[in-house]
Amino acid sequence: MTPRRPFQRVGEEARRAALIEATLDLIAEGGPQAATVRAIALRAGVTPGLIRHYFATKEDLVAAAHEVLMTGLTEASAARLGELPDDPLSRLSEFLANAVSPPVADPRSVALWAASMQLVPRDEAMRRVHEATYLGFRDRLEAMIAEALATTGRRDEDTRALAIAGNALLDGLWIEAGALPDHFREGELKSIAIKAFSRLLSLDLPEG
Amino acid sequence: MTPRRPFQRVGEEARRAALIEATLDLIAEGGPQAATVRAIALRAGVTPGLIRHYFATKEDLVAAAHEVLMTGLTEASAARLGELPDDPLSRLSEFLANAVSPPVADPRSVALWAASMQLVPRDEAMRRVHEATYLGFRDRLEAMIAEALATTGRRDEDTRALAIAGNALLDGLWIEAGALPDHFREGELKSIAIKAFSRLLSLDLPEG
DNA sequence: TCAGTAATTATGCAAGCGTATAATTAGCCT
DNA sequence: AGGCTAATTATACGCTTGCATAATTACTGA
Repeated sequence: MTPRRPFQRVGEEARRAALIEATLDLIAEGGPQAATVRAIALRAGVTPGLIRHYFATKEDLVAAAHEVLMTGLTEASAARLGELPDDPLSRLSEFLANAVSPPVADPRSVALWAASMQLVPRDEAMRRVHEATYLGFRDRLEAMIAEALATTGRRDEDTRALAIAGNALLDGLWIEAGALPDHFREGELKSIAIKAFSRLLSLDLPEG
Repeated sequence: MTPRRPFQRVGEEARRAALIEATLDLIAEGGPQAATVRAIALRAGVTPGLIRHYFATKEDLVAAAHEVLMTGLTEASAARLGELPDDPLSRLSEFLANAVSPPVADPRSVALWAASMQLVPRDEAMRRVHEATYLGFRDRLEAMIAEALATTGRRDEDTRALAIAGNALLDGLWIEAGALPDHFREGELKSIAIKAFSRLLSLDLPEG
């Protein structure tokens, strides 16, 4: 008679969070196929059966994890908005630097993003989250671009097109930073992003 | 005694190609988890055991499929290179338009790419293919950029940085074209790409 | 034409998967 | 203090997976 494993009762909220965190960790490290119920339970310090108690199905757990991830990412890039300088040019410049540097741009985030991208075409809920976060980020960028242009009195530019292009530029740099981190010198992507935006907007953005 | 399934011997080359094509189809439709050996064999019109005859492991098959996909993508954007005008500006312009339009930019390709991106950080063979194709594309772009700049005698620019930024821009547009195809008007991305490059390079690229 | 051989099918296995369900126990309420 | 209940563990089932191996058969070439 081996004794039954002792356990602690933790609040529902904390348990769900722990399970979600374990799920994200595993997906980031080993891809979706690494996030088995047994592995998740092990990582979260519980037994597999408990997952069923909080999530009707594993799919539910993964969906919940995806939502936490995405809102976390957008909040992370919004969080520092308050700390940015008031001057629109410096503000934009630091925003760009942020977007292509850790912790925003790191292999874990990119891996998680790639994993979720796969689900976007096939899962309606996922697509809505993707759409919302993509547009949210782009709109914020567009606003900053408009302010930056306004410093030199240019108010008639096609800021939508500039935001789409700028957003794409950041996305591409962000992905490569995560996928091939060793291909770029320290700070190289930061500098490239700022220089590219300077030319894209015909502005002289300051480099940190 | 049910009779054994009749079969035809097909050349090794054709079989491998069929298996790879089936693999890509399945991944594109249902993600990597849909590409089981049994499903692949079924789609390719053979029995599962045959896969082992051509690929030591399923991982090998997936890696081979990834390589076919990526070289196919770069070749698709290079294919029309021969038909492109000689004038470096028009040439670059049409190259850009190609990269963000079908068949290069379409949901299937983007879905496949996203699936493979997941494996890149964890699989040495995948990373090598990704690296090679990424650098191959970027180098081609860098060469075209250099030629375009040379038309106005500008030979001292940092073409490496411009190619990295330009490549990122194209990647980002390509991804969004595939992920959210309904968010952009017909030809909008094409126009955005050309305008953005014009400003990035301080050149006047012609729009088709 | 027919024997040899490599390509292909058929069968089976061990491991891991998600999930269902029953047994236990920690912590709260009175 | 001591029962109630929900949180947690334990066990087991049915499926699917990748892979190994044996049996067959279509083609080749002498």
